[in-house]
Amino acid sequence: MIRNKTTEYALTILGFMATRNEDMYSAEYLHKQLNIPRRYLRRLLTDLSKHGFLKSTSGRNGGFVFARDLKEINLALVINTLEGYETLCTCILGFSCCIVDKPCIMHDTWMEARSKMVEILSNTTLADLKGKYQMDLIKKTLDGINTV
Amino acid sequence: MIRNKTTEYALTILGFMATRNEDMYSAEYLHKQLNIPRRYLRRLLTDLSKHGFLKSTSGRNGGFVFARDLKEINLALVINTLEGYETLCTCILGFSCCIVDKPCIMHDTWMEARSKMVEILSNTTLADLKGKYQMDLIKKTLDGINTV
DNA sequence: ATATATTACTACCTTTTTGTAGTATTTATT
DNA sequence: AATAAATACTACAAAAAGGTAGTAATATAT
Repeated sequence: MIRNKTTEYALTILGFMATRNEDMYSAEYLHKQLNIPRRYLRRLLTDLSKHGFLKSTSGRNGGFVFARDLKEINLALVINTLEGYETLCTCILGFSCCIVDKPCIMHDTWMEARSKMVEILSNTTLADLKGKYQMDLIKKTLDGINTV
Repeated sequence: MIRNKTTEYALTILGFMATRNEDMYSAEYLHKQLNIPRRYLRRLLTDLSKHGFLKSTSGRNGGFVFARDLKEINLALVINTLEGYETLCTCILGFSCCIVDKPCIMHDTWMEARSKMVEILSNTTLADLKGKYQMDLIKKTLDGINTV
């Protein structure tokens, strides 16, 4: 479950983009904002485009925008796409043979924790993040008004 | 959270040992039972001894036994010991600056899933696994009696 | 004593992941 | 047309993780 830095990067990028309101995000801009290594970030952005999360436009003033509605991208999907389907549903003891029919001793216990996690990740879309972020902004602004 | 195969191996080994009743477990025996690469397994067993989970005896008839009571070893401890303390409590977006005071947009949501997981892992000791395993055995035996 | 079965140590090799470099391509601006 | 600011592609380099090999040390059995 999020074994890779790459997946973390992807969530960072998509989360960031989802919560701002730019028309277009260039790799250079994202690099400066997020501190992800320039070249690696570019490759990852291309990957995210190939996977259908983003849409790229080349040339001057080019960059990346979302290819789909934010509501359609949930966090579990991002993780699954980048790490392969299994990462979110592996046996905690690492037994490849641990399945419902033939569970390992940890199966039920671990399943409970895992399900909770997967549920939350599947139910959180980028649109939700955007909503949350904007609420936070409003709250901060109101606090500012009250205290000043 | 369980980023490494090594951690998986460790849980497999300790879980296996906890649920059987041998006096002593040699690396060779564990290798045959668990299919973990021979040489790597040995190194890991030595590591687990250094970390105070196991106690080793050299020489003929040597091997490994638990160094502490099974009740004192919970799964979160194993994971923390092998992967470093942070693995179980990292920000899902990978922000090192994401803390309670300055949470990322996913902080609360992710915290909820993570806490559930950590709770379960911390509350499950090797002794619990042993108990579960023996219950399973008894159940299977009874089933056998009933069906035969 | 010697042989055997075990762990311990150290160094190395392989694979995967992360990160970099160079060059080509695309497109808006001037 | 030239320039500049972008992405795309391919290959390579570095670091981390996973795995192997050789040899030394230890203790039991014969």
